Amino acid sequence: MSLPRYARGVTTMRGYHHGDLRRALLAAAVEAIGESGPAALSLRDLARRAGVSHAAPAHHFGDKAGLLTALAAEGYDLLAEALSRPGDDLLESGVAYVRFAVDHRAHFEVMFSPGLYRADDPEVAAARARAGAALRGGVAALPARAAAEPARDALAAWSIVHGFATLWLAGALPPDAGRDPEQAARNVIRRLFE
Amino acid sequence: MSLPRYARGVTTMRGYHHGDLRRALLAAAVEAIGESGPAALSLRDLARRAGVSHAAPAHHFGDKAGLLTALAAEGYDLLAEALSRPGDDLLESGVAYVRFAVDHRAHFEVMFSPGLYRADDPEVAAARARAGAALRGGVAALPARAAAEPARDALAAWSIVHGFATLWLAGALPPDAGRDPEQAARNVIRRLFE
DNA sequence: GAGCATATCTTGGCAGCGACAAGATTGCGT
DNA sequence: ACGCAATCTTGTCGCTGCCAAGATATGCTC
Repeated sequence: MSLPRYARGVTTMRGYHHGDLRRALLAAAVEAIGESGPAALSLRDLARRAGVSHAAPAHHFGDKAGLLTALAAEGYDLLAEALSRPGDDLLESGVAYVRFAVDHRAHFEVMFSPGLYRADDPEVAAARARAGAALRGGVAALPARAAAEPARDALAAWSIVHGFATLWLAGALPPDAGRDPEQAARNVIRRLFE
Repeated sequence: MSLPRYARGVTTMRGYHHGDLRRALLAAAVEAIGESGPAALSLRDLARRAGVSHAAPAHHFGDKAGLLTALAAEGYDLLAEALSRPGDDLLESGVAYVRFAVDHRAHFEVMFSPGLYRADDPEVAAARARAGAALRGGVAALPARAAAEPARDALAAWSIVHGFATLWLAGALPPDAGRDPEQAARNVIRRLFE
């Protein structure tokens, strides 16, 4: 009796009798969104990718919005981790934000499309709060001259990195923005310190 | 014989025998996206709203992506108009950008979701170029001290207003950002000039 | 270690959707 | 007045999300 297809190399968070279908479906969703965007996502396609029947996903996530809710929560946790790593340097925190958006495009697109999932879900709210704390942690170490209005400065910093990331992902930037998003982002963010 | 429902008060661009279904469908799309977001858009629902059969939209737009392509082109034209009005004041151009996003949420969401439509469509490209020119026109009038690197400054300005607008529309901003997007945006954009 | 409750997954079905094909209707130009 | 082309309708197919009901495996209890 061979292992089911979706159990290959999966680290089971909670060991279920067939592996961890929940995790396999989330991974398949990231893959599918990376190929065709969140709008084209299909639960039946995810089931096929995971090698299970078309109704299996419903048991883990309820419905499509439930799956995307779990993906958004996972995304906010990944973002919190990515933002807490560079520490107190606001420039590097901003670059980390853009890098997160590029490296985890699927998560990022879902996270900021609240019409696709249940943004008021408790797990999402908790993970979002963690990411928000990490974001504010980076902004807290602003140069003194800009500390006059910290809430305003935090919003400006968030806006500029979020806007750059969004425009980059949308392919809206002109070619002269370059090919390396990190370099271009660093260049843009520096504008806040001059 | 009464006029068909969708012909009420429609200024016909090209007078077809039943009014201007094309325009009626685009208006219905704006309405539907405003209610449920672009992902939930359904051509059959638009047809019902316009009072025509389910296959009528296909003749004007080919497919769903065709309709959203037309909507994106219309959006870029509206944006170009909105950006050319405030003239040379970069602050007011930025506020106009945010106001456009809030007032034309449906257009804005589609425009920057290139997976939903054909971003390389000639009409879209032309309208996008017009909007880009209007955007650069606003940035050209930057205060002298910031004119060292105009391409970088333009990208920074675009990023900050686009990011603020996106975060506002996503409902991602904390409550202390206030209720009036224009006022909050003005406050944030001013950060670029200090 | 046998039975049972439960979580997990499958099968089957329904309504709505996008897209296509083919036919009906209307308006316009000549 | 006639014919043509643009416009719209009807019908159909495969796909999707969701629901209901049944099958299967797991782990717990004794």
